[in-house]
Amino acid sequence: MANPADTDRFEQQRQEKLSQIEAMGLDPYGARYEDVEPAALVKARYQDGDESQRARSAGRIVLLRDIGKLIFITLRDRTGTIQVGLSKGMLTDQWPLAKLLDIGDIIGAAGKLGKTKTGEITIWVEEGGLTFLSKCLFQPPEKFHGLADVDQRYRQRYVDLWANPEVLDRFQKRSEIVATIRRFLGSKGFVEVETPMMQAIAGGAAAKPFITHHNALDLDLYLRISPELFLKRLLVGGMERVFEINRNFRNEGLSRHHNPEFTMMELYQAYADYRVMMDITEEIVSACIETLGLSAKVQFGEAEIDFARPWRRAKYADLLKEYSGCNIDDIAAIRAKARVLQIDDAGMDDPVVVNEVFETTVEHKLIAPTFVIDYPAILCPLAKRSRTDPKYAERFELFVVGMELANAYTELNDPAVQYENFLHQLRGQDESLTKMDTDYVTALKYGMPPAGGLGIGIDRLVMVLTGATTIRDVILFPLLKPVAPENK
RNA sequence: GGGAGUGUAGCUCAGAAGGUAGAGCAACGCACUUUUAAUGCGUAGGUCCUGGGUUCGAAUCCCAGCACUCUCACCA
Repeated sequence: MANPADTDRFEQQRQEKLSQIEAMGLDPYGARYEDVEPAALVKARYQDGDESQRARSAGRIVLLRDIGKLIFITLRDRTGTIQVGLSKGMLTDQWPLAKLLDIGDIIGAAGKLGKTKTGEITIWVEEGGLTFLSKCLFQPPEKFHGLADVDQRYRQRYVDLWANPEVLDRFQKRSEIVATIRRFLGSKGFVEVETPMMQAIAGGAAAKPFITHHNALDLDLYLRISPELFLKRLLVGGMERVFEINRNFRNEGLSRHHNPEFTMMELYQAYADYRVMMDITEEIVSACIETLGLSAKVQFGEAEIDFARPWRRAKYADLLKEYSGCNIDDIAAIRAKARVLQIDDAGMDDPVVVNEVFETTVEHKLIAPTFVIDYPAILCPLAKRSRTDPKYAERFELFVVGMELANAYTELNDPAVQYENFLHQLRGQDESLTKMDTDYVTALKYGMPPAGGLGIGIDRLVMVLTGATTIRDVILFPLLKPVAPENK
């Protein structure tokens, strides 16, 4: 927006056309417009040679070719585009209105459906069939290159969506992915629930929360960092299969893989364990791939991801050995490796150093979907320990293109162990966060069925399945710094 | 917070070495009844991010700032 005066120049030209439309006795912002047929359906049902066909569509003018006494318009709606033809010969009273149309305007078009001699299916508007529905007062972005300014694309997503069709397509796919997950879980008997977004204790994960305040109760509350502890209370209550798809909020940095608010699907299934969760994860992702009509091999940037089942299941310790060369029990070697990797391990507990080395040497190497299983138990205060080797917890994280996509446990349901884990977790933490969810321990004391739990990051799943390399491309309105008033 | 890059017309972008700014699209005008990013001719449109500095002269070189992008760090 370099010069406001110039913006005004273009806007005033369009404002003038708006006035002319008003002068014709028309409302430049339209009204209810019914019996609209999506562009894609119109094109699909067209029969060659049938002269009696008619059509009625509405959408935004994205291209306009004025040949004098003939105007061709490319109209875009949510399903695609269709050509609209306006001819002086067919229109009498409405021809002046046709000549006022600008790229960006929203119109309805009704008339004969036919083909031009170049083979384009076209709605030939008849007198009275042109309906002005909304004026666009701004210059649209360049018609061929679209909107490229990254900042403006996110700030003005409403322009991005119609200037760059692949953006709309990606968000439609996101909707289909979420719908597929709901359908899949519904078919398995899972019940969808909603648990608190505002929590007095931000539990279920270890991330910095956002703080808010309830005035009437004079109560500080946290935006949730995880729904986990509430969903597991529902297991206690007898909801044996529950899930929630909703936002989590974490007050941490932004990156191409992180947005402060992100969408998580969490599910809990009584009498299952983390191995069942691995199967469900594969089934959910495979169902989404099928919905989107993808093959098992999905292109992502330079990489190709092979989702053919079964996916690799590898132990944490084995992967650590494979990629860092360190034996997980050889803490001296791991600390030496950490220093080589420029990790400052001073003051870090052994398991934390191990995990640091794991994260820097292993995670980004996991391109094909890989279940990393059996984490050091100390890192997993909400997971049940392995019966065969209690140093490890029955937990997996799923990695794809180096990105954590899912996290699952065999859920810890022993209240005494849970209490101990909470105590240990709180040690040395920030004063403001040192609150234990004792009610959760109480819930466990009533008896929680053994269960498996799974969380899938929806944004990242959409990234992987739509080839988006930054999370901002799968969130309609990602967090941005507000524009300073003087830069507006 | 560190590093790198970008910032030029409404949009997409050119502007080697310092000489006062260009194209395509969009807009406006004219022509055109079968176009497909329509075409042809013409017109108009700029605080070259901001502020300093060097210079006879800065979009260009230097310094500082701002915004954005990428990247590293932080991040159970």
